[in-house]
Amino acid sequence: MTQAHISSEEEIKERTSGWLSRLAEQGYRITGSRRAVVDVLAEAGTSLSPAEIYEQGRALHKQLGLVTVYRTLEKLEELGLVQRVHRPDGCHAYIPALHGHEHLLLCQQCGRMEYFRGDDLSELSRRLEGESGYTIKDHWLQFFGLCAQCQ
Amino acid sequence: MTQAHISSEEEIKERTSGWLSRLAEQGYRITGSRRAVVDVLAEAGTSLSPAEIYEQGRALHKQLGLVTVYRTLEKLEELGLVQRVHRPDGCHAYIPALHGHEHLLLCQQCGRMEYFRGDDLSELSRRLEGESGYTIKDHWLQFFGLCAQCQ
DNA sequence: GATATAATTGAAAACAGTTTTCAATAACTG
DNA sequence: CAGTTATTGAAAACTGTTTTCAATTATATC
Repeated sequence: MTQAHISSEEEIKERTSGWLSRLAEQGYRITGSRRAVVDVLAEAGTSLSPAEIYEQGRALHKQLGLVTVYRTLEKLEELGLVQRVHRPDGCHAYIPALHGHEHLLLCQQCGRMEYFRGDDLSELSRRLEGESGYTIKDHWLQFFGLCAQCQ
Repeated sequence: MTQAHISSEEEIKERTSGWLSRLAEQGYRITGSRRAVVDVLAEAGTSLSPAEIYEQGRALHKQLGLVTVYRTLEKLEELGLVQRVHRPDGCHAYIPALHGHEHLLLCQQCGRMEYFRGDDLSELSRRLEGESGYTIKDHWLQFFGLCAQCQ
């Protein structure tokens, strides 16, 4: 079933604290700077570049440095909590990671994003493996367009 | 119908001369440097970064400069002859442009690429539009894996 | 063919985004 | 609460890309 999806407040809270616990579990310290990066990205409704995260993060923790944004993103990405988004016009933005078999719908104007499920590419994937000789490990399915506000 | 596809020698020749004619048609001059970039990329079996194109292009035209590689790619991209490839690990490589409704299958090891047709995402696209309120303009479907040689 | 002219070139400089270095700071442990 | 050690931000270094500019060269015209 197709299912577009916007995060609720509770889900965001859970995501934020979940990310912080995962960092702590790994032995990383929870600092004001990391908390700021986590807060900004966990509640983002759009994909954000490091510079945008830096800017928004400074509202929460004014001495935040851009370097720390990069370093925190690196750790969150390693833990699979965050991932980079690729778009036709560039691929320097981050979003909370997709879970399981989710895919992306992105607004080309404002960067707003939504997740959805409901495709089934397994048959196509199997056919392709047969014809090409490749072993397929992964796939991307992304839709681009204009969100309701931007139309 | 799914249809994976490797370019034959003739197709490559046609592609090369096609690209050069398109450049000429647009009033661009056909120079040794442009010819080198076109030759390298038109016959590439893998996606290539500007630096790789530069390196291979110098074998054909030894005074080729990296700057000209960028400038030529820009023009080829404007004309829709070439496009950038996005991959999980980065998006700084170029390939001959997909035509119509083609999609990509990329080897994560060596960068080898193949095109295929045969998906039908129009129904999914329509459902998503209804649920999300987006107007969908475009989509990406890409598969990643290991080619026969790299397995 | 030779010539004029305007696009194109490559090298160097400038630029933007990202990463490294390093001394100062602050989070966790006991 | 004090000690240890990860983490921080600023500055410097780096990488990939773009701009500047004088010299070169493809094309149109004779």
